[in-house]
Amino acid sequence: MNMMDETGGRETSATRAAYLSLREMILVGELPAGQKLKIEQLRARLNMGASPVREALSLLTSDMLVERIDQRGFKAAPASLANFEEILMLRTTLEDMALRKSMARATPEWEERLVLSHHKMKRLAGSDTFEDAHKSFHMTLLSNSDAPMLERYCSQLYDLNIRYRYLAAGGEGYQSRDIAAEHEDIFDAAVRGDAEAASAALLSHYRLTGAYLKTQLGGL
Amino acid sequence: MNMMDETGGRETSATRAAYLSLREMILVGELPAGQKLKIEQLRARLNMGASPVREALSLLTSDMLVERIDQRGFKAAPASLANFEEILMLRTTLEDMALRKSMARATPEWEERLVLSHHKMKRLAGSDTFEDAHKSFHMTLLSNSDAPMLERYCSQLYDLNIRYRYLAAGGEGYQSRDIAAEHEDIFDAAVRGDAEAASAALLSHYRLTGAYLKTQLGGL
DNA sequence: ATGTCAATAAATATCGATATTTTCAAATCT
DNA sequence: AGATTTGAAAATATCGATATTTATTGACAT
Repeated sequence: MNMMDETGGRETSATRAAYLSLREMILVGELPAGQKLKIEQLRARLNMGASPVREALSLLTSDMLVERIDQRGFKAAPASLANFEEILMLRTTLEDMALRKSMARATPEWEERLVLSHHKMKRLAGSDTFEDAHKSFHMTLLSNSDAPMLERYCSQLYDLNIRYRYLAAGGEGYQSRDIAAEHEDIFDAAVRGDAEAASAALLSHYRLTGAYLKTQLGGL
Repeated sequence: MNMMDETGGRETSATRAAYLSLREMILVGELPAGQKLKIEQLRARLNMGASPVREALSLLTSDMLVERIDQRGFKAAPASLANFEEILMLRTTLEDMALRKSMARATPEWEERLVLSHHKMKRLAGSDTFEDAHKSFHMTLLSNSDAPMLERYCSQLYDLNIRYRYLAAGGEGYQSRDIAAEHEDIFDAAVRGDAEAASAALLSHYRLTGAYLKTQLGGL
């Protein structure tokens, strides 16, 4: 039996599809923090066998979005104020490091990618794909660091933080500050090659967002 | 059919057994860096089905000891001088942070665990379980940081570094310096509560080891 | 000889069917 | 009544069998 999926399009692998779906569901809170993740349920929901689901959950363990308890299945990683604060702390430390490394090795090619991703982010403000563009901008800032593990950590921590944004306000309501101006500051300093200013702007951006989110996270 | 294993002992789960075996095999170089990891081979070698092997490999992806290429299987993470240097950089940064946090919250209970793990490590010098005791000592130093993700990163990075020790000299030959004295310095400063001294001693320990290893890693 | 393409072989990915373990609740004993 | 044991019921973990995909080999045309 060949798997001429819905739209006739050829997907990659079932495991990858499951990984992406489950990741998204956890990030936006569709699968709430701390909830037990039952294979049978997910299997039915995603319309595939148990093997790809198990494997996807194992992979999500890497990202600290899922916890695995031997012999007792999986659950969505719990959320807590302490966890949020630890993420913020690690993020500021590691992104600062990565940004400085990135800038120290600045090339025209990197600057061009930065200009492009900044432009796309501005253009997509308000759109439902803004989230992706926003992450892309931040990761592009770090992408020239020549330290792949460091970048991986930053990407992981970025994702973990997304979840708290949704927890705080269902994904909305964080446009209250002038985020665009903050991004502009980071971007300008980065292109200008002023590492101190870029770092200060980036950290300030994260700390302001962090402080705001903390006020919204009463239920933790 | 019940699985009355060899010694009649009841293990935990096949997945966990596979995870531990494969992890060890990669760390000591029995499965060389960069090598393709074929399910069928490993399945036969570990005497179990394909599912636990696949799941264990997925979990090892978390630890950055295995790479997964969609639709194309798994391979042991490649080793390189650049990777070694990145590990060293991240390790010094993160362990420094964790050690300071740990010490800032020092309690008698933590000090006691530290004394104990230091004692055990000294006692096991030369033994084949020294490696475990050594890791245990270093992790105990950090274990009071109240930052679980940070500790997890440190533990991961520690393991990744082990592999380079084996690559450098088959696991031997790194006793040439007076390692015991270096550990003693770290330990004394930590118990004394002198964070600056402890941090300096710890970083020096890692940098000396790192510099030594680098001389031995010609083949990368 | 050399590069392309088809046929074959090998390996991965996935499913469906069980065996094992854990969980939960009712029944039993003190 | 309260604690403990026992037995379904549910869920996880694992196996063995296929389907799918990727890698390899050898024929064929240039």
